[in-house]
Amino acid sequence: MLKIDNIKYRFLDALRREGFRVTSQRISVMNAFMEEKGHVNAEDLYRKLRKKHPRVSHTTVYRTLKLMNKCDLIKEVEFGDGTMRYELEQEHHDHLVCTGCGKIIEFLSPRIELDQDRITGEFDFLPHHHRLEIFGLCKDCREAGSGDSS
Amino acid sequence: MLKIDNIKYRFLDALRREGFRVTSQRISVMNAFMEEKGHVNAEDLYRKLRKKHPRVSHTTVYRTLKLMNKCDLIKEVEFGDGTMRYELEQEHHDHLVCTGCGKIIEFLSPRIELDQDRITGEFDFLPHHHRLEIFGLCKDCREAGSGDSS
DNA sequence: ATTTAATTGAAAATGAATTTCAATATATTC
DNA sequence: GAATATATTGAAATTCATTTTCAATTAAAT
Repeated sequence: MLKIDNIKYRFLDALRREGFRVTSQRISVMNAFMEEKGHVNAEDLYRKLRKKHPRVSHTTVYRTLKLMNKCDLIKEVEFGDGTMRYELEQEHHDHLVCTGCGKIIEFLSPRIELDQDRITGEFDFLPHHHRLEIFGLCKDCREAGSGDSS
Repeated sequence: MLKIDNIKYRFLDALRREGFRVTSQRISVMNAFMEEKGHVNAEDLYRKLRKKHPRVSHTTVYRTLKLMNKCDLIKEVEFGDGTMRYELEQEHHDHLVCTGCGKIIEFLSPRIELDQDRITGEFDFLPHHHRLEIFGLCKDCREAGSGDSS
């Protein structure tokens, strides 16, 4: 709960600091987002949110996620399914994406991070950020025999 | 030229083998694609193609790129600009993406590839494919003083 | 309480990509 | 080489995620 309250505080604070208004819709979207495991997209979040708060519109969910992103609370990620997903802005990590069940596993490899520095140096390239996604089948999906039917 | 002719041969061959028809439009799209450096999207390719071959439609460019992809001649990649880009199917590599000028540099790090195997093993995850993109500024853009104006 | 300016929701607009369908063109058969 | 069957095409319509528009609403400053 401490973490959630911290996020909530940071959001309210950022809103006020930047001259944005604190509205019930923004609070609702933020709360709904915090109840998710992460990697949600706007449409899914809207569908869940509307059950409890039917007065928050589609548009506002999109707008609030963008705003939370601008406030550096959440980060945009996309795994090639054509939707923008959002996850908590936290320490950097990469993803294993299960193409069977959609499960996302976060990982971090210091060795890979270091080697990226070596490579960008080699090309005289100044890195800003990166993304690494490994697509495949998680243990559960393999055991369930769910192959990728391409 | 050998490489291009080889691709052309492989495409025609794949078409016939699968019962698809060899049409002038498909040839035009393929030739136009081969004239690009790679990492083109359908819309850009269509715009360039229509100058020489105004009879090839928008729709057909999209369809032919999908078809070439199905024939394992080209690969779909996307760098987060909302469009699907295509590159020659060749040995696996990752990308440096310059956010200044859009330049794409291909690289391969055996060390990173190996470490990915270690990681997927750790999570009991069966990898199918992966993508690694490092975004930043290339040498030219840094020298031109083109910062990222976010 | 009044004012003013940001925010909202509904609907329209956008942009990339796909689908529909009648017209056309390619292979195949005779 | 013509006739036939059917794959392909182009134009327009459709989809889907997302953004924009704009009048009505509401938060915050006065």
